[in-house]
Amino acid sequence: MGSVGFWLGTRRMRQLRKEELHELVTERLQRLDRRFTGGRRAIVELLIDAGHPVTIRDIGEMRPGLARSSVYRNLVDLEQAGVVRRIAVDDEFSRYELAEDLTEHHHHLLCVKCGKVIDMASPAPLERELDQAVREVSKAEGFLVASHRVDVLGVCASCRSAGYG
Amino acid sequence: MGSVGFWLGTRRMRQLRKEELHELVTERLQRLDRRFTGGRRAIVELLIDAGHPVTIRDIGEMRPGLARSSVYRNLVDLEQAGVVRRIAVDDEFSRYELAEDLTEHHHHLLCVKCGKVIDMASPAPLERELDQAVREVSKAEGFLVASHRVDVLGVCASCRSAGYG
DNA sequence: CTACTTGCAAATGCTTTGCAGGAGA
DNA sequence: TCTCCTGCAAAGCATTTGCAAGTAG
Repeated sequence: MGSVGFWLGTRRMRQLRKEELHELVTERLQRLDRRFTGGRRAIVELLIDAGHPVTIRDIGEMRPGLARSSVYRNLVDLEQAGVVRRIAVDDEFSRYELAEDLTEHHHHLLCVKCGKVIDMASPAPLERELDQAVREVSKAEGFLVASHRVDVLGVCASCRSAGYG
Repeated sequence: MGSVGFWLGTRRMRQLRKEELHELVTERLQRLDRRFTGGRRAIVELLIDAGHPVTIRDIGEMRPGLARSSVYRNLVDLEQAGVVRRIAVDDEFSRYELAEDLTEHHHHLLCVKCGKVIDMASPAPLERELDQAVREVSKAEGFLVASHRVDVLGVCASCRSAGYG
């Protein structure tokens, strides 16, 4: 709801009803001879509900029924199927979120104190600049560009009020 | 050397002679009651010479004399002293580079096939957009912005000629 | 029925730590 | 000489894998 082009916090789901999403996920998994089982469904639902990147630990706590090893294996499969995306935050554990084409292109605010990750939309002017810059690079370097990401590092509101920064 | 604002590959050192750099590093370590020992010197020199982010493995191979554990410990100290910076690349190991205030503000091209990281300067218009966007965010969220980073994901020239995408 | 899945436990591999001897100032 | 540093080996810990039983289609 940023006034000038940004919106923050829980990301809105692209106009996909849950049934459509499930159909889509099922299809993507089937391409790899994988099934949309209960465990995988639980993970996808959790990611939808969370609306922001979550850690394996988060998943374990919110879905105690699932074995850790299955969560790991499922995330690998879901990532290969293009359903989820793994993101790296410095010195933290891996975090996962739904793939961008199931939600919307966005970037992240990273709290360097507590590790929280907040979603953030990207203003069109910024994206235009990025695309142009990226185009130049691909030409100059022979680098085939697939995507980009922007992370803003800082201290989140709750850590600030807790005495930091 | 990019023709339109980007330059690629080995980053140029800010106008700091090696002596100055050593002085600076020594001073920053001293603030933490740490010494600029041979092992730490070796790591810093290696990072200067590399001119791009390196992994712990790289360091181990290029400086076989240093014990792994010392490399880890030294990198922690050097990072705390603000001499090096740790960067996260998806599913890869940690990589380290010299802190930006010892070099120049820049971003990264990440090869998703081989994990290579290529330094890339950022055009002024892009930085302006980023700064503006970032300013909005900080206001809207109560998020205290410290810095930002941009990663471009894709396939590097050598992986492309090796048969990928 | 035939593959894919799961849970459990063991293994893997990067990273961290304890400790005793070595080195910087 | 008082700390900090280093190497070695052992410990930690997130992640991966082997295997036998469960389950989707």
